[in-house]
Amino acid sequence: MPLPQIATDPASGEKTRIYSIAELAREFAITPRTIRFYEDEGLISPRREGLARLYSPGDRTRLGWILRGKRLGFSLAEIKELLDLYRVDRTGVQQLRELLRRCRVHVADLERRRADLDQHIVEFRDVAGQVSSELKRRGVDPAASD
Amino acid sequence: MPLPQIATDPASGEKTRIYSIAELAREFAITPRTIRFYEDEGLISPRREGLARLYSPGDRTRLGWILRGKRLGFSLAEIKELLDLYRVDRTGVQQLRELLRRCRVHVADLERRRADLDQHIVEFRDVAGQVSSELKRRGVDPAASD
DNA sequence: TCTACTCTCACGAGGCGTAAGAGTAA
DNA sequence: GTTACTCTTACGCCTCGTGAGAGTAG
Repeated sequence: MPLPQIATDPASGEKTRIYSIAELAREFAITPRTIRFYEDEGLISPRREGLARLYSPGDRTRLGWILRGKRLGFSLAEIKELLDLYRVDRTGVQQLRELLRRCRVHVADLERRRADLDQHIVEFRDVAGQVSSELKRRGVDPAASD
Repeated sequence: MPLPQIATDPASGEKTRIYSIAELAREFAITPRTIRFYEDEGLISPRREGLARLYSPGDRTRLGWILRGKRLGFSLAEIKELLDLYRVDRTGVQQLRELLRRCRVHVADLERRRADLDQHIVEFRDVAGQVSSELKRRGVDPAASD
């Protein structure tokens, strides 16, 4: 074990689970290189102990969030912007309004995507349905996995 | 008008709406270069008249489909594969089974994406809701567009 | 020494942008 | 002859990574 998996937070003094880069890479099925790349791009910034990166549960969640964003087709730059929405300054009314505006824009975008996606699903279910009927018509069981 | 917008199909003899590359580019808000690029990649293959590309309504639909695939985050190679599912050989039982299998795999993938997307939407609606409440608490109308 | 990490180049594929240079139809 | 298209060829750029090689901490 190159790293202890439990560490004491220097700030709060509480015990916290920590993760090594290799551990997160395994869990999310990506390479450590990729995680470092995201760090270079400013998407995640783990604590350091010397050179070693120490990831908190929050970092782990954040990484999962990044990967989900990727699956949804967002660029790393977009993902960075979206993540920043969570920790932008919320003290002033102007900031709050701007944040609200950006959230609404994003939600509208997501809903458009969902409409696209639903349409897409309908079409492929339809193809599958047609093929399935055709197989039945020919006396073949479409449920057969092979 | 550089191209007639109605032409007679040499095969069926029926009149068909045809589109120039610039026309489609405008409609879909992309560049002609992009459309040619898709052609190079084998995603679309318009009729030719000499060198000029003539797009049929079917080509237009296909292009829209490609762009929707892109919005959903599929690579051009994936989109090509998916488009091919529509016109793959359906004569043999083996082909039908393979087609059905691929459709099911794809639909499962799409449903996973939709779960991701729904989760994403919930989160951003939540942020928007919190910000909205905070604005109300401060006596500001969150519905205000500015 | 071995392992697991670190770093910095550098290269590669995907997806176009863009400019060059030339042709054509109204 | 100018405008508004069209075409091909080809280099370039940004994104998102993947190696390679070399150094370092335990």
